[in-house]
Amino acid sequence: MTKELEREIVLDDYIEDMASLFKVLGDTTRTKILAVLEKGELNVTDISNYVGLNISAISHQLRILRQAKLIKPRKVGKEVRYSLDDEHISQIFNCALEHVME
Amino acid sequence: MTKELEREIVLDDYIEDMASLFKVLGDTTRTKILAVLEKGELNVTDISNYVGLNISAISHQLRILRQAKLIKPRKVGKEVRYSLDDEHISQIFNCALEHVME
DNA sequence: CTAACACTTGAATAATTGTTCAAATGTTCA
DNA sequence: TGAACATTTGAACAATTATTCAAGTGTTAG
Repeated sequence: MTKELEREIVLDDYIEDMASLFKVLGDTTRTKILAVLEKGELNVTDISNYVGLNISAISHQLRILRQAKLIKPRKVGKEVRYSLDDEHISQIFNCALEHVME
Repeated sequence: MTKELEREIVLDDYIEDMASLFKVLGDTTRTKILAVLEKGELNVTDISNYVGLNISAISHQLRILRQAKLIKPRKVGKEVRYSLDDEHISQIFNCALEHVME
């Protein structure tokens, strides 16, 4: 079986999952969160300040990113610190950057 | 200026555009269209048959993909044939595949 | 214990979005 | 010219979604 045909079949099987992933990435608040977490681990209040949106809104979006396994939480005292949970995110961002920068 | 800092600044400037791109990719119908166009140029009726959605719905989605400069049309008689307009799409799909396949 | 802090949750609202249907445009060919 | 085909367009509808607000949980320190 050729590599192209193999990928084609795989692609068909995972199209729904891929669309779900892109859907999660397709929101300004969530991409901002991911971009700021690329620099390192941060707690919810700091993320809120960086992104410029109230803590509740951020927390809602963090849940979506958690469910998509794009970030992971770590409890430290009364804080919850988040960090990226996937090494592919930076890679996907790079591909997307190349497209939008033309 | 370090390469990391440079990318960081660029990333900040293009976050909204990146989110827009991901938003376009974040729909099953549109990812299916792109996946089938990866195999080669197709007219609207054929795309409609592959994706399994009526021609009107497909045409609406093709407009969105056109506006995002992800596909390009070519008139041939009374048909309009579409093909991918961006070499990065396959690359982005590969990154996303790696993530969803775990 | 209780006050203060950090975060999460649920309901409510407004806005956006994908699909369908019907009608319109444009092209070919008899 | 007119019928047949290919595609686009606009309005309408239901469904999804991001944000806000208010109330809740849990943890720390006085």
